[in-house]
Amino acid sequence: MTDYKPQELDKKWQKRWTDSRAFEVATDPARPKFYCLEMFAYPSGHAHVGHVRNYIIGDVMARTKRMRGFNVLHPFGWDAFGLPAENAAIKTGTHPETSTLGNIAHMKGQLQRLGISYAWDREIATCLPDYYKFNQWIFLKMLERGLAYRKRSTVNWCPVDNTVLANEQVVDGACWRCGTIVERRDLEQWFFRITQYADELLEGLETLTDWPEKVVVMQRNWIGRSEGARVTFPVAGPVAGAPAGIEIFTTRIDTIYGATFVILAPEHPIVEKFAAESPDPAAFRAKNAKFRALDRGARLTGAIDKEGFDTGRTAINPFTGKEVPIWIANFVLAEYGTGAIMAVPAHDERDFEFARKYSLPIRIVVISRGRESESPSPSAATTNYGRLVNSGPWDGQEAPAVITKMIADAEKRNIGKGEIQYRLKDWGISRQRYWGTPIPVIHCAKDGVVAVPYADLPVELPKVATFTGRGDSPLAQVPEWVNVTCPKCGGPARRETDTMDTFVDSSWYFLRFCDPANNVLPFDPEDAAYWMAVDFYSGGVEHAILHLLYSRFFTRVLRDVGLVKFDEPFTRLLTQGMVLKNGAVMSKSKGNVVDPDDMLQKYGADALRLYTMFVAPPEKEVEWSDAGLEGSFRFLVRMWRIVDHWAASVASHQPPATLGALTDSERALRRKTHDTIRRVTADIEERMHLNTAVSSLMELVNELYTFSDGTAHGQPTRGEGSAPRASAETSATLAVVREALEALVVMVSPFAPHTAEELWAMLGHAEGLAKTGWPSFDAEVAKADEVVVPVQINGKVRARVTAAAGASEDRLRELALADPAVKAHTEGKTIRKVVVAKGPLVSVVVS
RNA sequence: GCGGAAGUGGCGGAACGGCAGACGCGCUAGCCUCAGGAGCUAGUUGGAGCAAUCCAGUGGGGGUUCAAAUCCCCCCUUCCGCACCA
Repeated sequence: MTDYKPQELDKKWQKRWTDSRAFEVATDPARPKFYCLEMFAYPSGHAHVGHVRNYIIGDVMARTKRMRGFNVLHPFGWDAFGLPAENAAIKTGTHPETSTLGNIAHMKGQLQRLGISYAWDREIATCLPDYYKFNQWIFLKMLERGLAYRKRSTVNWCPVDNTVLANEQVVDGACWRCGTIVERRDLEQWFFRITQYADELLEGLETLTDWPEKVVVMQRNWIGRSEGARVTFPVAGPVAGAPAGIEIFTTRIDTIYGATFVILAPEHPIVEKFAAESPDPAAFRAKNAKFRALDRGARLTGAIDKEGFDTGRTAINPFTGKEVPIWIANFVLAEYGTGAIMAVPAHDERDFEFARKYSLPIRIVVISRGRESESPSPSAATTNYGRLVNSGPWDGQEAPAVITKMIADAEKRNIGKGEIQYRLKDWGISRQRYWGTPIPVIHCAKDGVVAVPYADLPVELPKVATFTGRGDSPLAQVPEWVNVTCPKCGGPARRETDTMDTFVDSSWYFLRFCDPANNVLPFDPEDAAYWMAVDFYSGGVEHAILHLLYSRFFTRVLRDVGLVKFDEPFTRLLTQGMVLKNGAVMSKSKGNVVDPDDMLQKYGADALRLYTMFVAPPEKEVEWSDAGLEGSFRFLVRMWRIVDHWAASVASHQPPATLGALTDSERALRRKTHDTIRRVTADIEERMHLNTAVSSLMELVNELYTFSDGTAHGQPTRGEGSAPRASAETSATLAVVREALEALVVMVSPFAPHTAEELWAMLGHAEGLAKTGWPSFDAEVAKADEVVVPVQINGKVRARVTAAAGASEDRLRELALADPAVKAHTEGKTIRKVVVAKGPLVSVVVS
């Protein structure tokens, strides 16, 4: 027998693939395309098996689709800007570019050693000027369209990373990257107006039928659209000498007759005016300051007690005309709605709790269906819609219908209007760091903010030699870079020293892959029209909101710019599960990282690939197991042996044109072969159940062993090698075996490409698998001659009868009732019903 | 609190109203071996039985159905996401 030496096969076939440019592709409108993409990688240094699992999932898809006749784009690249490299530079002095490019080289080697079939010609790295030039290009387009703008605002500041974070990047009040509790700072920042696309991004979610429901829900919640009304409560008496009003936002205008007080966020602008006019301004401010601090600090870490105080002022409820007190409370958010609410304690749990605590009036205005008895002091808020009471002219009407009418009434009386609020905020993209894309604008004393002309792109990062880690922008410390002349007036000016959030880089990289060398445009619209959208996209669920929402936003912006014609970039999304070791996510700090290279040395790339696909469905989390890996290795050896065992005989044998008289076992093997083709194809392409695809292939191998046992060839270990022995077998046998082996080798090749290529050659094929088609399923062959039909009696299987494959229902019923075991169970009882179900299966009801 | 997903042998997991536990790991026995941490064969949900076979069984409780791991209702547990969003 030929020895199975996977490490040698890995090298041999990887070299052939590279030399023959097997996975490079070109735009070809004559052929159907398939764009298969895995989320590109941050070049942290080493990929562990958790990362690698995702690349293998994509590779199985890409390799399968190639053999299924598609022109497959399967590229890879590097999300190469980012803080870790810069932080490392501060510590070690190594320039981020040096460490990043080094890491890329290492990780690329790792992926190549795994035999992932990437079109490496299209490799991109976002830290290279030829890529980030187009971050700047897109930024300028957005600036022109008013989608990029600058404003002073309170932002999330991470004191460890020394930079601003977008709302999406703050998790539980802490930095998503380093876990530090974020601070608030007022800074002049660049924003992308993603809120302009809020409704579109929300509606687009409906079309994402091949995305995990979970991700769609997360995005929907994040966008957080709520329909309601903005209503003005006039303040009783003048404020700072003039009449004033407090605007509140509510989704429940139907409860407005129950609004017995108004609450302001501590940050609300009118608060300071109230303070100034209060009897003791200093005490007022001190109280409020306490809430501001408490609000910020405590809200981040968890539940806080609702606290507040009376401003001493009152407002007029514009519907009841009554005066209501104005309070300030820590649970009202300045950044949502108008920063002020009408409090309806009877019908809002938070307001109820607050009213109870401070003995504020509670007024019931909604009666839920079926609860006609209204108690004067309710024990809890009732938040359901219902029939209005104590609501003047609106009494007896029901929400939600009455809400529309009340909004219309408010509009007519000019005291309010219908409004839609979003939780989604504009995306702050300024970062006070070095290792990112320079924002391509120039600040001129005369002309203000001036865009860098397109012709001057890219604005390259200056070579900074030392990294201090001080909190100001590192770029500001390079005067020869900062000081420029204004493109408009030629006078002295300064460059913008902030860089872009790295999520900008990843928001359009999938488009760049369509045309990665273009130096005029981010990509050619025709190439994008051919390749996009991404047909299959896989990556971690941690990007469910950030990257995936930003990419959907960018795609729409580029659509409006005229570069693409579609809305959604990713047709089908798979969120792959993480690989755990000892119950924990792999990480360097925990010391539980499994390096793929160690596994390759021991078992070769294919065993690792096969194992990670077999262990569980792709979207499930899995626990790493060395034993499991070994099991997959054993399967490869077992497959190797059975192919090797028959190869010489089968390869020299031309299959007859027709497969005439076959023995029962030969027919059974063909059936198994075709049934396996059907199952594996559906498992990979439709269901993405890669684990069961592998199981089916294992079953086919088991079947081949059993079949061999009944032939002159015998089983591999009992036979003595792979010398041709065609004389001992009928040509029908060889043809059937050949069909099975070839189907097996082709279908296993997405999982174990190196082994498969070698076996394919062993079977006598000069052309590699890249040029091979997927086996086709023959329903005729897969059809069984005979079927075993289970017979249920009162729901329990009591017998099995054998029937011809196409037997009629009547025949099946007859056979079932004639069976001795069935008779024994029905004896002395009355047969009430006999059901013949597809399957087939016979179900008998007796009593 | 709200939303989502899930709960099946010793373990990873199969089974998208029709034979529960495919496939693999582990374990047991046999064969083959100088040897076996290799390979091959057989067995492996629990209980009863020499056996054929029978009983129970998919987190718990109800329901729909000839038939439920699967569909519906209630409850429990776990994981994930959001979390005072007015």
